Amino acid sequence: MPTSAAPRNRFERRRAETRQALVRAARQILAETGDTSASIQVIAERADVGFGSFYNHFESKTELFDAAVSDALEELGQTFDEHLQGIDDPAELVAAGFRLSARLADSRPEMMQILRHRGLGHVHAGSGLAPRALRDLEVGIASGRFTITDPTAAVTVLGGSLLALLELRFARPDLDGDEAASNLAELLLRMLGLPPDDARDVARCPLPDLG
Amino acid sequence: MPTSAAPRNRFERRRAETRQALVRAARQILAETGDTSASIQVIAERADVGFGSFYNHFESKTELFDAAVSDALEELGQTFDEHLQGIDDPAELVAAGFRLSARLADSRPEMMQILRHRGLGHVHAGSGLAPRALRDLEVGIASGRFTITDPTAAVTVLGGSLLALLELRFARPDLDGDEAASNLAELLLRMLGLPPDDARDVARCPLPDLG
DNA sequence: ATTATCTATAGATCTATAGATAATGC
DNA sequence: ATTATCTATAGATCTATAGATAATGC
Repeated sequence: MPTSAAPRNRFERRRAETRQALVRAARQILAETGDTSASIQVIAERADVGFGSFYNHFESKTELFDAAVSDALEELGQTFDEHLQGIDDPAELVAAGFRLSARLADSRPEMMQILRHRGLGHVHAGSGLAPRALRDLEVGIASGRFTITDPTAAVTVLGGSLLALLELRFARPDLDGDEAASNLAELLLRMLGLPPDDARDVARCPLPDLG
Repeated sequence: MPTSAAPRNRFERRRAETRQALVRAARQILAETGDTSASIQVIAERADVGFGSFYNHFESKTELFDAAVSDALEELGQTFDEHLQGIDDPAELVAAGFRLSARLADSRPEMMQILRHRGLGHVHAGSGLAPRALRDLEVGIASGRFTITDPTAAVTVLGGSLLALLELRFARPDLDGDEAASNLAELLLRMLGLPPDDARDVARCPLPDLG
């Protein structure tokens, strides 16, 4: 659903806050355990909300957790937009996206753990990062920067690789995340058709401040 | 755990059968829904086994589902060995692995759905397909067929891409799986350093019979 | 005699709802 | 007056175990 209209009065605001508290609690649980077996009671307690309130907003746990995933992916998309605006070269965009993701795994682990656990089902989705990636790929193909012919296959590789990078980050936090992201980006840029030297440079060029 | 010794007598055989029935039921449930919320009672019924028997073999549902995942991945590894033996060129091995996986998604969906749902956690594991892929990559690097320097990054891309391919297969079964796998393999071989023409050919060469 | 399986069940936990309470709009 | 929140609870479901039954080994 598109961002609903801002709540007009205190009533609607209060209602929205309760809902948001439930979504936030669901996001935390999703990020921590990756599974959705927590009871509604536990979720409501975590949200500091009356147990029965749950049913004022959601019909089932599945509905809540789906909303929580959408919420996190929406936020991720906005974060990408904020940090990558102004980058025109699609090759730089791809590389910066991977490097940014690795850093977000540290700075915003809750958001990225949700992507890790639930992202696979959105690799080919019509919302979130997939359409962005597809657009960037098509721009790169049109300009000749990328020499591939099948953008769907490329989106599959990029999406799957992003998830696997997150898995590596979280499963082995001792490794250098920046370096892993750059190494990965270099490989992917070569795949997209950049000459090896270009791929190496673009994957390691200075990034705009990523907070 | 390594494959335990074959059961000696009827007692042990019977015990192993009960355990296997539970694992089989868990695999089915895992493949169907991807989640592990089914009750022990439902699992036991599905396995056609007395409810209390569960506790003769597993202490918790988690333990059972982990065993089910291991069981499926073990079987997948054996399937790979069977079908890819005799292929020496590491580039061919990579391509054949992806194409085989796409076909297995049709012919053995239960096994592959489990990989889809639970594979991410095994992309960098010390068992299953990851060590195989790493070995093939290192052979290819040593022989000069692959020009990459960081096999870990390559394993990340290959593993993630395989999962994303499965996701595509199961979410959009209308698409041509063989073609998708070949397109993906072609991209990945280019990434690994094969000249574009080679990559195209290797990704589409005849496969040994895949049953 | 030993061991696994099965049935029955106690106790805990969970879901969903009903009814009381509190907050706000008009 | 209206609407969301909260508390309390009925009924369902689930887990874990105890004790009876059945199958096998020696």
